[in-house]
Amino acid sequence: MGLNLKPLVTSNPIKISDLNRKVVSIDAFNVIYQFLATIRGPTGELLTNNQGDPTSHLSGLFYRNINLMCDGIQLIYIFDGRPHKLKTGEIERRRKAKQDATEKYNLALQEGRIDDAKKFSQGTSMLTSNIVEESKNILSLMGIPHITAPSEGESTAAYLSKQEVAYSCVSQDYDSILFGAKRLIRNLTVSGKRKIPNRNVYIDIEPELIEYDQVLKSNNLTHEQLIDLGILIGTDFNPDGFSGIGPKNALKLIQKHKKLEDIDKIRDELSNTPYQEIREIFLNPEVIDIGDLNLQFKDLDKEKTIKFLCDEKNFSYERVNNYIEKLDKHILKKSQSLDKWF
DNA sequence: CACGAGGA
DNA sequence: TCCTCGTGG
Repeated sequence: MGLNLKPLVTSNPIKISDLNRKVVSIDAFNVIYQFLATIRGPTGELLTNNQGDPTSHLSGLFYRNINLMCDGIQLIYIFDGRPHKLKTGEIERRRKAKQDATEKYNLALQEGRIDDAKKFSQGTSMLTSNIVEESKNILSLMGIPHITAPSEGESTAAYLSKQEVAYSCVSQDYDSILFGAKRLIRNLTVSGKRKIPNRNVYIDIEPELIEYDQVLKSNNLTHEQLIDLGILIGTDFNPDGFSGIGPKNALKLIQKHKKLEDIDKIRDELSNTPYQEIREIFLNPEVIDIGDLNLQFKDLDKEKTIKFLCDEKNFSYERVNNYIEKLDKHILKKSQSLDKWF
């Protein structure tokens, strides 16, 4: 899994309304995976159109984006580009986990264990190129800008936040903090509903803000030390981390020894870890050139959105139309309240 | 995950 | 108006 910084960060609860008129850069693969994992039918099957093509990602993106836009939040989606070569181990690990989940899912389905089927289905999602292209398409139709990063999406998202093109990153993972993002928002949903992994139970979770400065200050670390700490716990580029070292332990070690090279008890493991290269990935990642950026927040194209979702993907016309009209009303209200100032 | 109908 | 629950595609 991703880097587990949770025990070391202070999370500040925020309200959706705090983000009014702010730009946030969303880790596209992260949210699309969530939608594919959770937006499923009774036996764990993906929602599809009548051709059998998956539509769960489109449902999630359409409804959530409109909700967030109604709250005045400006969205930019960041897609992953080519993964770094050190990520191949992690990619292989995920592929195996997916295969394993798929086998368990099929078996549960075969044996009629519906709850198990639904549970295992969550881990089977494949982000196909079709799903990626369709996701980019619905974003364009909704007037939401998207960027395909040269490498990791998280690093480009972090860069936008560092350069204050965006107020904050949005992701469930903590990697963007290691990439130097000024802020990270987790649990950015409107309904506040989130599934507990492995259980068919939902609890209320509110959005939370994590601040880079606060993470460094509260743990008394520099950026370089935070990266070393991440490497100890395990990043996408060394997913296993170091044996017997979790977040708390890693923090103690870094606070005491300041850097990886000075921790005696990991010397052997360290010699088998490309830690200098991993440091470089986080400190000097390959990112987009801000000058090349063309971020235009446009109006939703009502006709084309309905054509795509309803005609091509068999969404309910009534629901889609209602939602677009809801967005129209919010935009109208906003421009009226703005008029009062002038 | 999120909608929306229906009951409290 | 809030919450639960079945359904969406």
